[in-house]
Amino acid sequence: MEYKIPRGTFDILPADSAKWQQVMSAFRETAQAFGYAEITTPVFEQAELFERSSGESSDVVQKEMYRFQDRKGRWLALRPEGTAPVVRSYVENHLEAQGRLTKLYYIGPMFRYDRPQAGRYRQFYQYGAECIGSHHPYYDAEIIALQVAFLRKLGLQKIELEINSVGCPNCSKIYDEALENYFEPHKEELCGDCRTRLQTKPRRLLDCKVPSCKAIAKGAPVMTDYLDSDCREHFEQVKSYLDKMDISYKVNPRIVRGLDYYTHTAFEFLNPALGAQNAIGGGGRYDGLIAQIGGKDTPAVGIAGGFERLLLSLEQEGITVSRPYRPQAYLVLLGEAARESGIRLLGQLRLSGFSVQHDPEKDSFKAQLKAADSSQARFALIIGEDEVKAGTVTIKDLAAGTQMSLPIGGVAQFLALS
RNA sequence: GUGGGUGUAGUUCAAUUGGCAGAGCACCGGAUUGUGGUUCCGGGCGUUGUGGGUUCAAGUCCCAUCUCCCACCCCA
Repeated sequence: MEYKIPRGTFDILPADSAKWQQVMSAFRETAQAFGYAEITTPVFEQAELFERSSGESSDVVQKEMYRFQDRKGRWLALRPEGTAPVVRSYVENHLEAQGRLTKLYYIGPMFRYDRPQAGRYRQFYQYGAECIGSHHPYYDAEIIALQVAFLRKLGLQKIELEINSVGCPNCSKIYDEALENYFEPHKEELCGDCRTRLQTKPRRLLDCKVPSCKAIAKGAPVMTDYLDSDCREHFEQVKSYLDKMDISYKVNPRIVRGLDYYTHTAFEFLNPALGAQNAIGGGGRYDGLIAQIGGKDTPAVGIAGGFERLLLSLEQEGITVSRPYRPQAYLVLLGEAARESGIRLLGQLRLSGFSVQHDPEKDSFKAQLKAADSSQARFALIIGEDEVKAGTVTIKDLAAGTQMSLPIGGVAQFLALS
């Protein structure tokens, strides 16, 4: 084979397309029900947009971003995530002028140079929703509720929600200092990764899987103990709204988001049955991002999720989301005279929106009926010499085996009514 | 980026100590020329992922490389 698909990418083949479209439209419907409008941004942006917003030191920027120069030497990057582009567009197009609150959703491919694994690809498809313009804790809960509604619409049962608050930059700073003070004396016992983390992002030490680090991290200070009264109150309000919405959750003070821009609420949707790549979706509040990108200081909260893992979960729970495609009719033509009126009829029916199949390379009656059968069509439309003379079409119900004759002009109406 | 596994027909899988690359399913055609599904018959030279090496002989052994899978890592 001469050409191969690039590593970590995949084709969505015809057999799977219906499934993907079904899940995507389920998300669109849910987002629209919550008052979100669709936005589509380019798959590449100025590299700096991501470097600034996600954080220079984040793994996404450091080792996973597809970064390249175009022919004029501009540094561009395939988007590794969806929030920064949406915010860029929000600022650039002055969407704030549309009203106090802007609710946007998106669907599209994202790119990360990662080692491929089940549920992890280099081009993967994400959906997301961003609620820009309010600090109110209701919206933190609403964005979570949007994801919950989407999962329920698909019929997924086994997905768990964990939430946390990482506070405002102020609490965050004090907490990071507390962590550093706690880990510093244990420095020699930590793994190499964690020693560098201690300098750059002490919070990442909390979810290190190395047993010795784990043991030390066990006694580490807990984020939620370091929230100031405003941050604590905001978190309490979010939880209370979730309770009002009948959404169950677990508070997990160790949730750490990979991107730098998160403040206050952070959350993750997990499917424990999925293996290593078990995060179905995640998000949180990012009150500082819009100002950082050059807009007015505007609070916002958002969520993103991955379709691949969603589809894996659906499969695992035995949920089928799409019906296979079936044409309404298969056109069987016998002889040259039939071909003329038959091809004309085929065109008319398709123009009217009926799905009709035909294969001019099969000429025996038997072969054509066989093809009609395996096409799963409901009816065979048969035109032979007799029908041409009479100006009729013989319509055979392939499941029942019954057939009837109709004038050629009445076929469209027949299909419309059946 | 690290470690482990894997790769044979469209697909799911066989192939003895190195000894002629096979089967089910799918697909195509046919069984007196205008009636399908069932049945029967016929149809397979495929760079055994790729490139080297060992050997009289390699799907099988060795080296390299790629893919996918699993874990680390990272995340959605």
